Amino acid sequence: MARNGDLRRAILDESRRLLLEQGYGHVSMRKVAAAVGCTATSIYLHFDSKDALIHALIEEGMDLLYADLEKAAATDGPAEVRYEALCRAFLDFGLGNPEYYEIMFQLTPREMQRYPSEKYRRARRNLEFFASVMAEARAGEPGFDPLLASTVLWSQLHGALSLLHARRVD
Amino acid sequence: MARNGDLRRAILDESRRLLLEQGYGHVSMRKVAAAVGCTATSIYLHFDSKDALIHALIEEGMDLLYADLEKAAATDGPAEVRYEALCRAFLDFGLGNPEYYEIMFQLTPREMQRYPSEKYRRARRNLEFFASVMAEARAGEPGFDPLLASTVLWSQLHGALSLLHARRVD
DNA sequence: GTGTAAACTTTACACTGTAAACCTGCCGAT
DNA sequence: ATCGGCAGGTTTACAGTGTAAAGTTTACAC
Repeated sequence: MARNGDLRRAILDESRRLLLEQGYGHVSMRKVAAAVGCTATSIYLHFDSKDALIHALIEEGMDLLYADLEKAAATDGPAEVRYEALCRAFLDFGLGNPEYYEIMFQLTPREMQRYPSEKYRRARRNLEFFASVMAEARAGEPGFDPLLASTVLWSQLHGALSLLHARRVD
Repeated sequence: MARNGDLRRAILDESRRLLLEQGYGHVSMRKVAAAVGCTATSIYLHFDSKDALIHALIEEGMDLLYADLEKAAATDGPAEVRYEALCRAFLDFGLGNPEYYEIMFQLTPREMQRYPSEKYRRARRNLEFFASVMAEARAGEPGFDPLLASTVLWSQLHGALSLLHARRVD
């Protein structure tokens, strides 16, 4: 079918639409293909596997999250305030985009090949951004390790989001 | 096939074995049936659906966790020590039984019908146990809400486990 | 014009959960 | 003794999944 332009782009857009509207479980090669006007196997010309397709969506999500975090930290004011805004932004992202959040942080390697390490850059950028703002907010504390601290904080925030999503807590 | 005794029990045992050895994604009705010596559809005589089967496994997991927590808290010593042992036991359970942990706390209602609320008793028992030990350890702090505090703690622990399982952190 | 490479389709395989219909042996009532 | 019904099982079938393999079309280079 003549996809005047980028079929790859169209596949990505449709996959994202399906993901956001119906959730990860409803993103199927055949559904995406039907909506985009090609056959399921054509998708394999542009993505190695379904996992690779999802990985691409994950990267989009990471960028989206990064944009949110940047905006939140851009408000001026004392570092503590910006730091709190950052946390709030992360939580808001998770609550507002549960489907994105799920594929970004929740899918285990058992359900999907491990998010390839060379693509971690985009994911780590978010963590490092956290760390940089924390470092500013809590500078001077002796023996303070920003990357460690932000990992701990991240765990905390993620834990809350994860339990909320899984409806294990209210 | 003459299952001299409880086919239901055999199905559960085999499902658990498959879960623990191969992970959630490999628990299929046909595999369970084959290993147990019946047909896939026979399972439906004992469980309403695959979800119901998994729910039963979740309950087993909750009981297992509860036993671990109880044992950890049974060591005598100051409340703070027992409280720490409790956290460690929870983490150990999560790290040692990732597959159990996954179905117990990670499966979202999108992948599986919501864990039915009448079965929450077993899950909540674990949380309440946490709360009771915490209450002891931090009695006297003004305005201290054990259930809230243990929920927060639980989020923290769960966050770390979840990120470890998903290999998003090291 | 011929060769070649890319994009796409057709077909097929081995799975998945589960609904519907059927069979079979047992138990209690007539 | 025979019938009814029922619990526990099987067979068959349907609609869906990811994806491998082979065939087809299109476009561009020499």
